[in-house]
Formats: sequence, structure tokens, C-alpha cells
Amino acid sequence: MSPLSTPEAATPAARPDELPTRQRRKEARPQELLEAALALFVEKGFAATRAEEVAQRAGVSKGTLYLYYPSKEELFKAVVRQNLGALIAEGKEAVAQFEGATGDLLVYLMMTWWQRVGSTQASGIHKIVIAEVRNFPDLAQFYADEVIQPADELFCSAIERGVTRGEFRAVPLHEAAHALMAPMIFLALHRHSVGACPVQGCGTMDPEAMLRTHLDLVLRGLEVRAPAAGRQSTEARP
Amino acid sequence: MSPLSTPEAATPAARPDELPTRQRRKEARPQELLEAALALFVEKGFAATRAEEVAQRAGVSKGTLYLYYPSKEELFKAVVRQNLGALIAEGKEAVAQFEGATGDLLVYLMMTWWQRVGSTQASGIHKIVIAEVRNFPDLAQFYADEVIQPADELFCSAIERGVTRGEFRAVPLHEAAHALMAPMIFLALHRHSVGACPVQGCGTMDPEAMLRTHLDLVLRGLEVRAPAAGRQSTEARP
Amino acid sequence: MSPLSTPEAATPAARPDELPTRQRRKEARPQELLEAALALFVEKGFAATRAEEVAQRAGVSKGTLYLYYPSKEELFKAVVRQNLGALIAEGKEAVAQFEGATGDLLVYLMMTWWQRVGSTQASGIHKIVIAEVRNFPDLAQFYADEVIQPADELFCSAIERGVTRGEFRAVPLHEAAHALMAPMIFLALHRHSVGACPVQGCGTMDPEAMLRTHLDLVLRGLEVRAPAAGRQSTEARP
Amino acid sequence: MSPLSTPEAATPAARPDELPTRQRRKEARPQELLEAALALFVEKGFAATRAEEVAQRAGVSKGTLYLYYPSKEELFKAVVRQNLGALIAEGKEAVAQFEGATGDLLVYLMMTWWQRVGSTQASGIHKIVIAEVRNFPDLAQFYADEVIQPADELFCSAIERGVTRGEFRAVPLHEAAHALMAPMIFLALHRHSVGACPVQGCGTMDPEAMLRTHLDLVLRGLEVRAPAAGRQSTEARP
DNA sequence: CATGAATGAGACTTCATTCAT
DNA sequence: TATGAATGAAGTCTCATTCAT
Repeated sequence: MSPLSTPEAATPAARPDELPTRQRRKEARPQELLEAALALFVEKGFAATRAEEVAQRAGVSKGTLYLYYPSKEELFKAVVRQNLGALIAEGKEAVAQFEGATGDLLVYLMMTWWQRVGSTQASGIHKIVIAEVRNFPDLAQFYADEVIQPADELFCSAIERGVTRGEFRAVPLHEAAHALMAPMIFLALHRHSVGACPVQGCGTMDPEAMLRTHLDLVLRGLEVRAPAAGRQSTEARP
Repeated sequence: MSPLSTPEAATPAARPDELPTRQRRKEARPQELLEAALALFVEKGFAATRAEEVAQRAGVSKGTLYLYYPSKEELFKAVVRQNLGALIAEGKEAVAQFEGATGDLLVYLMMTWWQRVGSTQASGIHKIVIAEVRNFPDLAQFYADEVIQPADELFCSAIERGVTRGEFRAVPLHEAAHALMAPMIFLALHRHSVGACPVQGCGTMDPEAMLRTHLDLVLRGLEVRAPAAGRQSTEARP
Repeated sequence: MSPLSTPEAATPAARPDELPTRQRRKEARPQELLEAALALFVEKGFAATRAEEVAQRAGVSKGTLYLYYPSKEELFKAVVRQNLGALIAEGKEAVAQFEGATGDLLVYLMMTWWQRVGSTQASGIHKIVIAEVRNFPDLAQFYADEVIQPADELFCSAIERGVTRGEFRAVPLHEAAHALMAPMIFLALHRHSVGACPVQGCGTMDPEAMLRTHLDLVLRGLEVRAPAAGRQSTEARP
Repeated sequence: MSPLSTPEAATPAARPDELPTRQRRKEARPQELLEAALALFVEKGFAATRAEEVAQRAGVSKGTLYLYYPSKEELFKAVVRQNLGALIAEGKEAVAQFEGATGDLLVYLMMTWWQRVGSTQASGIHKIVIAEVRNFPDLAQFYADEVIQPADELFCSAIERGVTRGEFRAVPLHEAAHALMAPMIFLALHRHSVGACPVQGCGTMDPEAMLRTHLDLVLRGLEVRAPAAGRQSTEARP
């Protein structure tokens, strides 16, 4: 079907034009520190990551880290901002012009997201944000503006396209978008939390199968057909 | 259905005319500590919550906390057990005894979850686990054993019931269960992260509407009908 | 040869006239607390013994302990005093009038000490004192007066008897007494420290064999014979 | 014999005209910490000595101590190794290379021990171990492996040398070694417990006289002569 | 007298941050 | 600039002691 697997493969990559002059290094430092910090924050969370670890991973000393970022908190914010920015750029670029069935568009969007974000280190940023926004209030607005809103718009417009073209039922857009995205993101979160622990039992989830089933269910749910009898009214609330 | 007790409600509650003798307090302490711990863990995270804070919020001293719970980790486990353990047990029983359409059973399970967990502080536990479980391997196993696995079994058995009775298509159970649960939990995560911050825009999500739409979509997706034509094969990748 | 073994056998014994009236108990309390404290102090040392443990072992509550002894320190002193007093009483009673070879007198003294003290819990008091006198200076004088001096006198007088009767060489009395006692006491100390730990290797010492060899060596060393050639002069100091 | 270095002596020693630069301090730190630790452990015991006290006495902060030793237990082990480990190693070599009467070898070993351990702070280590080893099982094994066993082997091999060369009677090796070492160690224990307190009476022991007499007795006891008649069988018990 | 719930000082250890070199 | 030795505040947990019942 597709290269849905191979997650953390594309990590530090080549860095081609690399001449390790002291000058060159100096300019690369911030970037290297951010990369190291990202990896560690994703793995262990903000509080549990030691500043010295970040420095070591970036190949510098503890003191040097503080030359570039005045505190661990500022380093953290820089990491989130840098990586979320990139995330959005990719998202926008991927919207594009699509021709074909809207169902296929949704499939494409989801698969692309999984390949480019979900299966990557990048998805770890969601974990970080979810875990820590409340302790860094100024990140909240940033995240809402740069991630939640654009992503929501993207999916809402896609669903709307389906409704407009008569392919989908008329469903509440925001809510449907949420039903569509949530399992995907949740999958990514899981990979960075319990899924990363060596727990007994609790058989590993297969992301590919999961996405396929999820899409199958929701896309059928979106299809235009005779309405299921009285679904909305049968709420069984004791 | 079943007499769903409302634990959250009966807590600080009455405390009738009994004088606050030491004996009385001793009985109330665990409850009070658990409540304080839940609130703080959800707000600040597990690692960032100091044991002494929990004690203070419960109106006791640092030492008293350790009279009731031998460590911060055990305190957390107790919080999880109290808030999720009982619910899952009840759910299992509900599945076993339910009579009626399986769709209604799923609606009932989801709504119950929303009332008892999703809409309360307890839903913050998911955030805590996702954020910090990698730093506390004991908790990972504990959570997998006491929450993930039972919850998975619960939903799988409910879906299987639908399939067996010919109400649902034959879908992969685990994967369908995931598609069912993930949006719920994701909602909870949101409520306790960005949703708890005073962000502009990003229109507040209405959880109940979201759940309703989600259930509508997925239940339709589960219904037995003529299969949607070639969904899986139509990947349109430009 | 003799009942050199069976160490901690004679511990709490019968307490015959026991009628568990509340009155009776009340009078027995201090004694019971001291016994419990002795056992625990010997086993774990002063600092590592928790007041509550002592109380539990004596069958009372933590609070009751403080009704009888105003602090852990005072309890400790009471334990040492009570038990060293008893020790000395036994020692004095054992001196007695002895007829026969002085070598046999020494053998008798040593063996008796081993049976009555060395192989018993009582020897643990030496460990306690050695470990803690410096933190309880007023115990030092007490110990010197009640244990060191009497014991020294006892052994010195025995050795002197041998010298006077022409059985032993003229040796410095104090020093010889030390050479005689030290291995015995050291054996007892060992039993309460490393000997009580489950260490690998370091084959267990057989106290009986050790005492026999020790006595054999020292008694020969005391015998009157032609002096060993130039022992004193050959000190090899680099 | 052998060039016995004198570690205790070369410690705070000169510190020539080198300015107290940070680098210089870093090299001196372990030594300084070890000395501070030894002094405090001997004086107050292991458990009763606070890590911060050690640091202060060495003129550094709490944190610095942990830069050099990962825990209080490891600090203690380092103290033991520095003060006893080297000595035992040297002793072994001395036994291997010694030429001359075995009696003189024993005298040499004992005197060396007295100079290097018995008469210094290091002898207090024995007190610490006897007092607290039961509460620190790790230390028990460590001490058995690194001190007791090597020391035992050392003395056993020395005595065996005497037996093999026909200088000594055939005596049980372990037991004889114990008779040889115990008075020495007991002396050390005394010096650091009651002996360190300002007690009246109890005439101060002269360690050198004590050792001399002890050696005189035991070495005579080891000499090959006509066996003393029936020492073991004459127990006179009234 | 007896109890045991409650307290809070204090111990060990970690780690963000500083600053002399 | 870069380093890494040093600091000390802070966190978890223990336990002697108190006191309401």
C-alpha cells in the first residue's frame, strides 16, 4: 500500500556542506541544540530532560548551551516554535489542488500526514505541547494559531468539498473533522508514550491497519445514503 | 440500564453534623488526598507536582500524605484506580447484561464515559500518562494492565457483540475500538491542555456535539450494507 | 567438649508468675520495653532503630513508650545501664575461689564468659557501646567503671596468681590480660556485625575452635621456659 | 623490607607555591573529601554523619561532594579502599618477598599495621563497620571481600610459611590468625570508643607495650617445642 | 494511662545555573 | 567563545515527638 512504516528513520541526515570550521560550527550551534533538545524533550518530557544531556547530545558543554539560550524554558519554547512552524509550512504546501473523489482526498491527506508527521519524531511535539502548555501559557496561543486552526480549516474545507459535491452527507464540519483527525493524532501520541515502553501484553498496535480501518469506518459514515434509523434519538442515558 | 453512582458528587458532600474528630478525619483523608492529587496532577503534571502541595491542598502536612500512600507513584496509582478502575468494571458488566441494539450499547458506553470521566477532572489522567509514562516504567505497566487492556477488551467485546448479532459488518475489532475511543480521549486531552488555556479564537468545541457526530459517523460506518466500492484501492496520490 | 554453641536460645524465657492483669502489665512495662530495645539496638544500632519498632516489639503503642522514657536517647541509656549492671553482677559472682592450675582457671573463665555472655544477646551490648559512646559521653565513664575496670582486674588477678605460683612467666599483667580477652570479645562483636550478614565467601568462623586455638597459643606463651631468643629486639621497622 | 610510603603524611602537606586555581583544586578534592569523610565517620558513625558535614569540612558545598562520589555509601567505600586496601596489598607483597624468620615477618606485619592504621584515624573504620554493617548489606559484602578476606589470607599465609619452614607448630591457620589480629583490632576499637572519651581511671593503655606483649605471647605460643601436657582436657568446672 | 494520627525538621540526592579559567 | 567545576535551592521520603481522644 505505502511506506507507512519506517518511523524515526530520517533523523539527523547528512548535513552535506559540512566543513567543521569553528566558524561553521558556531553558526550551526543553535540548530544543533534545538535538534538535540527536540529529541530529548520528546523522549523524556521537559522536566525530566537535563540541560546537560541536551548539551552533550549537541556535542557542546553545559555552559555553551546557556550561551545560546538563557534558560531551559526558553530553549523549550524555541524548540516548540521552530518545529511547529515547519509543521504548518508542510501542511499548507500539501493542501494544494486536488482532483478526484473527496474520499480519496481525505485518504491522501491522512496518509500524507502519517508519513510526514505521525510516523516521525515531529509528532512528538504534539506530546510535548499537550503535556506542558499549561505550564507555559504563552505557548497556548501560538499552538492554537499555528496548528489547531490551520489543521481544522484544512480538514473542514475538504469535508465541505465532499458535501458540496454531493459525495458526503451534510455533517457538522468541525465535529466531523475532529472524528477524522483524532484517531490519527492519538496514534502518534501513543507511539511516544505507552507505545514506547516495554510493557507486557497489550499487543502492539499496527498503525497502518488502524488507519485503514478508521478511514473505512468514517468514510462509510460520511457516504450519502438513507439515514440510519433514529440514531440521534436513541441516546440511552440512564 | 444501571444505577450509575456519581462518585465525584458524593465527596466533600454532606459531612453531616458529625464533629470533625480525629477519627472522622482519618476516614475522610484518603478521599481528600486523592482529590487533591488528581487536581494537581492534572494541572501541573505528575513530576511537577510536589508531594507537599498535594498534602497542603488536602489540608494536611507532608508527613500525613505518606501515612496513607507510601510514595508519590502509589498515590498516582490510587488516583487512577479510583477514577478509571471502577468505571471500566461497570462497563464490563453493562456489556454483559445489555439487552437491545448494539449501537445503543455503544452510545451508552460512550455517554457514560463522558459523564463520569470525560467531563470531569478524571479525564486529565490521560494527559498525565501520555506525558510522563516514559519516565516511570512502573506506571507504564500498571496503566497498560489496569486501563488500556481492560478498556480495549470492553470495547472489542461490545463491537464483537454487534458483529455476532449481525448488526455490524465484520471489522477488525481492535482497530475499530481505537477509532471509537480515540476521539473521546483526544477531546479529553485537549480540554486539559490547550483547552485549559485562555486562547483567543479557536472556537470552543462543544464536546457533546462532537461526540454525537462522532458516534453518528462511526455507527453508520459499522452498519451492515452493501460495501462501499473500492475505498481502499482508490488512493489518489498526485 | 561443652555447650559452646546454642547462642540466642535463652531469650524471653518463661516469665512464670504471669497474670496479665492490667496492673501487672503496667509494672512490667519498663522491663519489657528495655528488652525490646536491647534486641533492636543490638541488631540495628541506635540510630537505625525506630522508636515505633521498639514499642511494637514490646506490645505497646508508640505513645506509651514515651510515657516511660522521655526520649529515644534516654531509653538507650537505660538499656545500656540495665544490661551492663547485670553483666558485672554475673562476672563478680563467677570469680569465686578456684583451686587447681591457673591455666585451667583461665580456661574456665573464658569458657564461662563465652557461654554466659559471648554467645548471648548480652554481648551485643559491647557492640552498642563501642558504636555509640562517643555520641553519649556520659556512658563512657559508666562503661569504664562497670565493665572495663572489673574485667581487667579479674583477668589481671588470675594471671598474677599464675605468676605468683610460678606457673607463668612474669609478664605485664594488663597487657597479657588484653591479649587474652580481646579475641574473645572480638569474636562476639563479629557475630553481631559482619557475622550476622549473609556475605558470600568468608567462611563462617567456628567460635569453639577459635577459642581453643587462642587459649592453646596464649597459655603456651605464658608457660615458664627458656626465653625465645631475642624476640623483643628483632622489631623490623623500615 | 620495603619502602612503605606514608599516605596520611603526604596529604595536606606541602601544596607548594601553586596558586589555588580551580584545576589544582579539582585534583586535590578527592583526597580532601576522603580525609574529611574519614574523620567524621570515625567520630560520629556512618549513618550519623551528614553528607553536607563532610562537604563543609572539606571546604566545598553539598553538591560538590556528589560530583566526586555518587553516594554516601560509595564515599565510604572509597575511604576504606584508600586506607586499608593499599596496605593489605603491600602486606601480601611483603609476605612474598620476606627473607628471614617468620616470627620477624609477623612482627613486621603487625608493626606496619600499627603505624599505618592502628595509630591513625584509619583504625576507626573497624568501629564503623562493626557498628553499622548490618544496616548496609552492600557494605557488608564489600568489606568482607576487600578487607576481611584479604587480611585473613595475608596472615594465614604468613603463619603457614612459619609452619612450612618448621618454625611454628602446626596450628589451625584461620584460628591462629584470628588470635593474632584480634587484639590489634580490639585496641583500635577501644581507641575510637571509650578511649576517645575523657574517662577517669582506667589507666590509659600503652598500645605499643600491648602489642609487644601480645606478640611475645603468641609467638612463643607458636614456637615448636614439646607440647604442653593436656591443656584441652583439664577443664575444671566447679 | 494508652493510643495512634499528625506534624515538621531534616536527611540524601539532583540539577539548573553561574563564573573563573 | 567555550568549558566544566562549583553551587545551593528544591524534591522525596523518614521518623522522633506531640497531643486530642
